[in-house]
Amino acid sequence: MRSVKVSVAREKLEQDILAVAKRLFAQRGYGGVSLDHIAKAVGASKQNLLYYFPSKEELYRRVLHGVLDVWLSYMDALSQRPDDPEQAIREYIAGKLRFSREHPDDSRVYANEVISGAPIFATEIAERVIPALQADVAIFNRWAERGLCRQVDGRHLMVLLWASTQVYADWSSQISLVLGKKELGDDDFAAAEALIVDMVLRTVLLAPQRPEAPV
Amino acid sequence: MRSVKVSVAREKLEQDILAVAKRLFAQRGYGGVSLDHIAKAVGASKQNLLYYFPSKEELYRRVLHGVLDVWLSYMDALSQRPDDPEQAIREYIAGKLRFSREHPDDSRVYANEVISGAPIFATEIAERVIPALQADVAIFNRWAERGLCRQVDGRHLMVLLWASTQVYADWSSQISLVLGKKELGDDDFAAAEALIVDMVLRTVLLAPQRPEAPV
DNA sequence: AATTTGTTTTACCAATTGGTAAAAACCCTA
DNA sequence: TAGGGTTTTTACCAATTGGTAAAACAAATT
Repeated sequence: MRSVKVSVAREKLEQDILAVAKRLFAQRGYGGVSLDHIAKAVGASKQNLLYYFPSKEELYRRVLHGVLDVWLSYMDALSQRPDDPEQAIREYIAGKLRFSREHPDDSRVYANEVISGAPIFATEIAERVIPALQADVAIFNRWAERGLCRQVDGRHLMVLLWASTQVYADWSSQISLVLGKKELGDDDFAAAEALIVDMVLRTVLLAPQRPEAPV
Repeated sequence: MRSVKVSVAREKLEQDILAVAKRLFAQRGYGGVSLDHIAKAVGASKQNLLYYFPSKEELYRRVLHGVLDVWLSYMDALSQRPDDPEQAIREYIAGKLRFSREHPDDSRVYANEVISGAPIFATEIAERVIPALQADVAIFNRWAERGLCRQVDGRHLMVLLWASTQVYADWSSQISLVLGKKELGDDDFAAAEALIVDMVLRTVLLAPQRPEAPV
């Protein structure tokens, strides 16, 4: 009872800090945010913040860690349908686009880190992302072996899948401009999903496909 | 003669500063770089730097401006071949990948700015990028009207083309990890190009295409 | 009520930030 | 070689940076 109640309050503030820090890091990058910014946005003092997190870098690391958890949780669609490439791909793309829609800041924090050459998170990426990804590539290869899909370079295909789905989070400001809207809506994500799914299935599935489905 | 020689020296240092600043902004974002960093990297004093550029933001703006020039210069491939969608698309993708290969820092600076919501460059993007892009979309529409290609959502297709080509600059650190290499080589860019071209042509061109070309 | 534990605040700190003002050095032409 | 413009250096500045130490406060246990 004791430690529970205390840690609930502590947990609350800790989570608040992490959430606010994530938002700010997403917007302005690691170097563009000061502890004071975060503290003020969260309604606490900088020193209080340093009570919960020993340093700025450690706070950033914690944010990144959470981001990676979310990111990976949207990446397991392929393995869920080991016998149905088409459905697996559909769900994978839908899931990744949902990630962009529901967690744009997570996507941006991750993108910022990667663009910077992953100075802080290279190890964790190598240990957690790369294996997950290689598992996905292996699934493609198995499908190809079993004659369920065409032989494709799974690695570059995965890169394309990331790129074309996460762009709807990371580049949303510019895509909005292109589409002439204030911000992206359900219809835009639906249109993106339709196009990406169509393209990938055309490329990956064996020949005789719905011959002239509208894009 | 007089003012020429002077301005040559001036031009030289000015260009050096811009080049170094671009590299650093690409790596660590606007907020992650100080004037002192840039000055030291360029071998001058901060005050000297401020003699050439009145403020940090102005320097950044100049860097961005140059980046946008380069970016746009790789974007006109579609209009060069108004009657041949296939060739136009091939050249567009090849050009954008060449941009990623030859100007990764430009790509990263641009990506950083867009991810941040383009706080400084929104106007310039709206005035220069969006029109260029809409011109490309219009080209797709015209092709479709003339029966030269299928009806596609040109806007989302362009987004996909940016995303899948620029990712090879912005995300090169992670893609290298995926491919198990120190850095990306010609073969990787060739493989990427083959996949993207194949996917897009399958989607965009009218039905009877090389039925089972290897990816 | 006293004490222990956990949390927040106050008071600092040295280093770095973007930027200014003016002096000094440099370079070309008269 | 003197003078005038251009470039660089020196000397500052107030504000902000990430971080420490300790005091004050609050909460729970004894």
